[in-house]
Amino acid sequence: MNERRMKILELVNTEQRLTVVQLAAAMNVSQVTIRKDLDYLESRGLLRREHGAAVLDNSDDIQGRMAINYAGKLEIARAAAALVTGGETVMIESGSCCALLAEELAAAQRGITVLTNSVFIAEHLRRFPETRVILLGGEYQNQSQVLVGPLVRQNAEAFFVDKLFLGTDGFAPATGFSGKDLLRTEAVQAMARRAEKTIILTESHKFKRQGVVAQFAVTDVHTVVTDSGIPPNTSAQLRQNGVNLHIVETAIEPHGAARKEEETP
Amino acid sequence: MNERRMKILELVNTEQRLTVVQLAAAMNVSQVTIRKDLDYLESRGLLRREHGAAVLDNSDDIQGRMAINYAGKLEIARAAAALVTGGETVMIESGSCCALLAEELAAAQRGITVLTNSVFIAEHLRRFPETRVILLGGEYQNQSQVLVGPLVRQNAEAFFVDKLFLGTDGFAPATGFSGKDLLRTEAVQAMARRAEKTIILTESHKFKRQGVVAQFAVTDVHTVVTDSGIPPNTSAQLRQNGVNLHIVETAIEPHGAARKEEETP
DNA sequence: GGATTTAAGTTTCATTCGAAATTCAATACG
DNA sequence: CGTATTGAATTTCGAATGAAACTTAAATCC
Repeated sequence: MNERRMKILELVNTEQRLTVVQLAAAMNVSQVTIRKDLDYLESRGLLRREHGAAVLDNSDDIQGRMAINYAGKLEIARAAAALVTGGETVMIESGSCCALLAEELAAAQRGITVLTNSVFIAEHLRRFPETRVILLGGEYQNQSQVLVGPLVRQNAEAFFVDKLFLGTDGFAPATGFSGKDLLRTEAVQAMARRAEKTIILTESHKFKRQGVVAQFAVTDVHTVVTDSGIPPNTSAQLRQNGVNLHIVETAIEPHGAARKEEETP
Repeated sequence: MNERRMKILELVNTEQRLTVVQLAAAMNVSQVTIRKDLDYLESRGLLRREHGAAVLDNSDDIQGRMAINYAGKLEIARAAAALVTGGETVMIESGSCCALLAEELAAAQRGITVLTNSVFIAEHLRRFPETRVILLGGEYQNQSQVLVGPLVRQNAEAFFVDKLFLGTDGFAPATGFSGKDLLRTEAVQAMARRAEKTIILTESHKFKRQGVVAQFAVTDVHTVVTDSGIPPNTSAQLRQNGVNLHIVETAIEPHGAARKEEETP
């Protein structure tokens, strides 16, 4: 994934739809080159193609979310991947940053085993046969492609790992991290009980949101990986509570105004 | 899915690759019509498109297998679907007939709940939000998209249902039904212990094969749904052992000679 | 230092493509 | 009974496409 392709992705995400001619002009390359870029991006599920144009994959699931601020998410995922040693077994919950983390780990071929309740991640890692995946069973949540319910907890109890990676939907100084969906939140809490360290991967704008379900108190979290948009008082609070904070510098910080609201599915 | 589309599918499966021009000539319709048919079939994952042509999806997974003798499999799946009552909870294991059965049940919107260890089926049913899916967790088998191992057994024990639907890889009069893969076979046996009736869906040519793992004795099987190609002595044997035999008449029986070997993934 | 390979991008062209307007037949409606 | 209405298929046409041959630049090798 090169520079230009990232830029195309960002452009398509702001404009919803761009023709091959428009993109070729904007990037100063031939239409053939743009077409090849679009073919690649489509094969990765990051956008859809129409005859003569690229269209934002506007679906409400992880696949669609992954395309939004892809570059930023990738930075976060890479920073998190550096925390994992070869041969390790990790738990990963759903969320677009987490999906990219899983992909990074699998692509690096370091003999990782992934425990997850995300069907999306399991399918996403299918093209990396070297990486073992164990799916924690449960009731299938159609839209988020995540498994929830008592089975997840029961399955998680068969394991104990060092690290759980997860996303979040919001944060408030008083209450800590929060989620949007009760069942998903319960599932990830059950997973956290079977992991030594709870590691949150999230874009910084989530620190300005709040979900409706209490997820984790600050003191329950071992590490947070986010981008430089995190409010200074929040980062101070996290550090004071002993949270390891990894802040990645994102090249282009997305300017949330005109863009579609983004939330972890 | 109309007549012509079925026929196109069969043709592409025997020829590997056919151009839009060839298909239009063969079907006596315009190229535009063929293109629309191909768009539809591609959207269902039953073939791939190239510029100006349709190509057999030659992958070794369920998606690829489903295209082979689609019409025959659909007949079997529909006959099996008739055995299920509204609101029922059923177990379904993997296999291409079973995937079609799951789809039939979900499309009929009868408030079915599906328990399965097949990630493919779970994803396949995603577009039917009305159908509940519970995935039995376990280790993810990359190619077959099935979950196996001790977790599957443990998860299955949380349930008890009336019917388990599954495929098979072979049959021999002396030993009964057989599978190709030990782990998958163990998983389906564990599921069978939690179901009142074991129902096998299989194309008849499997009765002329044999797998390497003992799967089920004839007396363990409650019902078999297959097509009219089943050898007469086999059907007699099954009936003598109290197996309910449903035989569907397939319009065109595939002539296995020049075709790619087909096996349940 | 020069030759060779590799990768990324471009130009060109015959072919295929999607969109829209049109035909035709079956079904529904008042 | 006549008239909408719908759905499937067709015709037409300018635009988009993939394939192949070509250019350029960087990396590799002897």
